[in-house]
Amino acid sequence: MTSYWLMKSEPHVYPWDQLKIDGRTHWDGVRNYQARNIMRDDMSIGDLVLFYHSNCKPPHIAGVARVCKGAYPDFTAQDTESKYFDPKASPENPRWVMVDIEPVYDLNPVSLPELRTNGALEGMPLLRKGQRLSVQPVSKEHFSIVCNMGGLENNLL
DNA sequence: GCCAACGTTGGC
DNA sequence: GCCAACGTTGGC
Repeated sequence: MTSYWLMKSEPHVYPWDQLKIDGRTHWDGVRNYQARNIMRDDMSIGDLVLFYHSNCKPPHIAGVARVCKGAYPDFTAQDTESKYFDPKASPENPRWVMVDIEPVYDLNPVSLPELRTNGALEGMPLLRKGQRLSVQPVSKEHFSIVCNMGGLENNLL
């Protein structure tokens, strides 16, 4: 059973184009329990992800990715050189996890204002005021609508 | 750069 | 376990 998600990245940190260059990447640096729990408990290989560019003008959905490896310890938490280092993480208790994702489809960028003006997306967590969760669930219906807005045919999903 | 909305920390 | 202080996110 495929589930659908949205993951945020700041384009100056790790843009969609870099994911395409890399072919796949480990989603390190998540330091929020709610987001961690989603990755750890709810994400499965094959799940599809809207790749969202935050902190840019305008914020937008850039593409569709797929989970290609389930949750495993985020090693950057135990790397003292990493900006994601967490002194409370240890081999016995890694504390944080990551998943691997790979790019699947390019989308024509779908901006946040566009998303907001599409009534069919009412209730989408991303559009809630004050939300800042970097890994969020997306309903299959909303996922499909966003893909269509980005120029992707329904039957590709 | 501002600031609202969170999440985390730590004293009590 | 409460909650004030503080730090972060991220749209605007």
